[in-house]
Amino acid sequence: MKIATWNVNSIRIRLEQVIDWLSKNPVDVLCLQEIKVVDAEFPRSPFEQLGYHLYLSGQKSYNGVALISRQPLVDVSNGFTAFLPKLQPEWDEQKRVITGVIDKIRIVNLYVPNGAAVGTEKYEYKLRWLKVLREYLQLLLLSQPAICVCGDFNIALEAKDIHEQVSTNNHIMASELERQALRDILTLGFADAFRKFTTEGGHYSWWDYRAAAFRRNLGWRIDHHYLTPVLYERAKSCIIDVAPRKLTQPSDHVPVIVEF
Amino acid sequence: MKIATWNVNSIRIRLEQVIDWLSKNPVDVLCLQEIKVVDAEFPRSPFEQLGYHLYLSGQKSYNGVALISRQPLVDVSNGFTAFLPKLQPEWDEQKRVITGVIDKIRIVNLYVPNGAAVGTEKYEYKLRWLKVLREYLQLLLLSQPAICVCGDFNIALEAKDIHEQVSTNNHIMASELERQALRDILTLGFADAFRKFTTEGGHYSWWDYRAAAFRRNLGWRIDHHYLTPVLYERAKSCIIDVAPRKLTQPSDHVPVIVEF
DNA sequence: GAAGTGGTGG
DNA sequence: CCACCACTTC
Repeated sequence: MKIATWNVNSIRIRLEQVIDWLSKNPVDVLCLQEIKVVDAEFPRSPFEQLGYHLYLSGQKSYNGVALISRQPLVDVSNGFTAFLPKLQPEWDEQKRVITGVIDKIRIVNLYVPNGAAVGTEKYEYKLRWLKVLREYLQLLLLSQPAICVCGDFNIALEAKDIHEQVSTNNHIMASELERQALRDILTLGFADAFRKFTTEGGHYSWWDYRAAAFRRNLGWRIDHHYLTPVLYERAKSCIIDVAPRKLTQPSDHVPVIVEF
Repeated sequence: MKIATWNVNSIRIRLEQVIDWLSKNPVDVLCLQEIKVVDAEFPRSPFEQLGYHLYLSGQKSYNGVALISRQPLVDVSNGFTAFLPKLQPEWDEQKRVITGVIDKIRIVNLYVPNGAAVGTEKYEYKLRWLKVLREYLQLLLLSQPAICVCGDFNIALEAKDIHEQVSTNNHIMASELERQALRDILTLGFADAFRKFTTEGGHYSWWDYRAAAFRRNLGWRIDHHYLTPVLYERAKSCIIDVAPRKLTQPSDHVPVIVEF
C-alpha cells in the first residue's frame, strides 16, 4: 500500500501534471493540498477514468484538500468538528482537514496554516490550529491504532530539513514555538516515516518559486507522513519524488510517497 | 514585396507564434496591432535576429502598433499629429497609428477603435476617430501616390464579410455610420486589395474567442489593406492565412498578406 | 514567482 | 473567452 502527499498549488492549473504523475505512480491513496477550488468545480473525471474515488473538501481561491483513492474509503469526514463537535465551527471554514479509512488504516490529510511570519496574527492562528489538531488526533487515536497523518505541515522540524543560509531560529516554518507544537503532537505516538529510512539532511519537498530556489536547491522538507507505531513498523520506504519540480509550470511542492 | 497585417492581441503572449509565422512567411513588412506593451518592453531581439527593423508605438495594457520591416523604413512617424500638428494631442494618447515609407510606398498601420456598442461613448469616439483618420490620409495623399493603409479596422463593409446569424444593421463593426465613415475615407482614392482577387463571401480575419466562434466559423473580415490606384494595379495577391487561429492560445485575428 | 480574486476591454 | 490591471497569499 502506497500513500502519497502532494501540495499541488491549484488542481486546475496542475491537472495534467498530476494525472500524468498518477498514471506512472499508481499509488493507493493520493492526498492533495491547496486544490484551490470548490468541490463542484474539481476536475473529477480524469481521476475517475484512472479508476480512483474522490473525497473533496475544497474552497474558493485558498486551501482545500482531497483524498484520491483506488479503493473506496470508509468513515470519510471533513474538518476538525467531525470528531470535535464542541469546537467552534469557524475552525472548519478554511478547508484544511480530510480523513478516511482504508484497510483499517486511517489517513489524515492536512494542510497546516502557513503562518506568514513569526509574530503575526497568522502565526498565532497557526499555533492555535496546531493545538486543535493535537486534540483532534488524540481523539482519533482512541479508536484507531493505525493512523497515517500526512500533508503539508509548513514546518521543518530539524536544521537538516532546511537548506543552509536561513536564520533557522525565528523563520516561519522553523520557529521554536511551531516546532514545539508539532513535537507535542508527535509525542501522542507518531513518528516520521521519512526518517526511518534516511538520516542525512539535504532532502527537501518544497522550494520557493522565488530567487531560483529550486535551481540552487534552497529547499525545505515540510511535507510529511507521521505514523503510529504499528504502521511505522510496517513502513517499507518513504521517497521524495523531485521530478515534477523540474517540469515547466510546476507546483512548488513535490510528492512524498510512503509504502507499507 | 509582401506586406502583412496582424492583430496579435499581446505580443508578449504571442511572441513565439509570431516569430514562428514570420520565419515561415518572411514578408517585407509586418504590421502588428494590439501589441499591448510599452516600447521599452517590446521583445525586440527575436525579430532582429531574423534580420528585421522595428518601429514601435506601444502603450501599457491596450492598443499599440508596430512596423516590422526587413529593410529600414524612412519617414517613420507615430500618431495623427505628425501630419496634423494642429490636432489636439489627446488624439494620440491611444497608440493606434504608425507609418513609414519603403521603396516610395507609404505604409500606414492602424488599429481602429472597437467602439464597444452602437450608441455608446466609445462608438462616438470611433466615428470621430475615423473623421480624423480621413483628414490624416487626405494629407498623406498630397505627397505620396503609393499608399497602403492596413490594419485592424474593426469594420466589415459588406454583409458577405460577416457570417450570417448577426443582426447586421446596428451591430458594432457593421453599423451604417461606421461603414459610411469608412466609405468616406475610401472615396479619397483607396480600394480593398482583398476584393481585387476574391469576390465571394465567407472569408474572415477575426473570430470572437467566445461561443466557439472559430470552430463554428462565425467570423468577420475586419482586417484590411486599402491601396491607392498605383498600388492596387500592382497588387498580385491578397491572402488570409487562417492557420495561426488553429494553434493553442491563438490571437483572435489572423494575418492578411498583400503582395505587389 | 506563481497561484488566486474581481475588474475592464475586446 | 482571453488579454490586461492591481491586489492578496504563500
